[in-house]
Amino acid sequence: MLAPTESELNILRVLWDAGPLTVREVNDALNKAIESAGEKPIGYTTTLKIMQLMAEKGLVDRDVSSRSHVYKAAVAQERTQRNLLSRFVDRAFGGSRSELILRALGDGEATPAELEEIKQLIKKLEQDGHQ
Amino acid sequence: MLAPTESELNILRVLWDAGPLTVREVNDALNKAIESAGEKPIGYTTTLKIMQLMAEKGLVDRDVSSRSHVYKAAVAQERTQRNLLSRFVDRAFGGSRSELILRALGDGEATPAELEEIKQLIKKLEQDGHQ
DNA sequence: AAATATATACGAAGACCTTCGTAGTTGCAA
DNA sequence: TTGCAACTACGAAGGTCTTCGTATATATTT
Repeated sequence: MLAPTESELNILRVLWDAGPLTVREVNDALNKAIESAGEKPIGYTTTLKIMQLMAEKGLVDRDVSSRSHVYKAAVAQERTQRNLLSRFVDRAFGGSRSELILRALGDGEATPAELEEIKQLIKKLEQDGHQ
Repeated sequence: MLAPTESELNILRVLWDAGPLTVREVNDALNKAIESAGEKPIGYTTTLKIMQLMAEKGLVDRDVSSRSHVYKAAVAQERTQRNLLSRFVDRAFGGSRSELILRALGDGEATPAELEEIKQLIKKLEQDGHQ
């Protein structure tokens, strides 16, 4: 499976959140986030080009029946995140998942609720493992 | 702080593991891992070039007193991993650390010992937070 | 119908990264 | 001291990614 690039991922996030959209809508969504941060907006044809490439790569599906083509994500968010995570763990943590988790937790930015959530998940994993 | 690229990270890992080394030693270390996987080894001048660029960027320090320059990591492993992690969470998980952790745990690849380690860390974090 | 707005398609420039050839230098051995 | 081996320095090629200008086609408005 082909890993989405940075810009592709930004577009996928929009499509995952907001369902099938035209290029115009995606571009507006991207720029809404960007302009509120005071940065330079992305040109329309830039977004168009990237989405065309994404269609070629199979990252999005394209409905061409109306003049404004409608795109939707062709890869699942969870599967994509798994893939990216796996690559990243190899890249930055020598393949050690638990090192990454420890580092992520150790940053001290997790809220009590998040910690609780993680504890529950661990409990569940342990129960499954003991069967 | 400048984020190391893929190759730079590979070199940093060697330097973090094995302390100050010459280009030759780093290149050998990289190729030992690579060749056992049956892939094409990295040319010596490739490694040299990248390490020279890393010196310019401040990612490594260079001791030029002997003919074979000796390089050592100028950035700490933990700090670098924190940085990379932070970028990655933004990139792939929209900034949500706990989502990343849940996804990493949910893969079912964590061993019981790792789960235990994480539980201990959470306990410690909760105690610190309650003070 | 003519002018204007909005689409898509495409090519190419510019940035960054990796890779390697080659030139020039220094140490060592025959 | 002459030649070989190993090192640094440097330039440039090739790849990928992002960005945008421009050409062209299709609606929409006046």
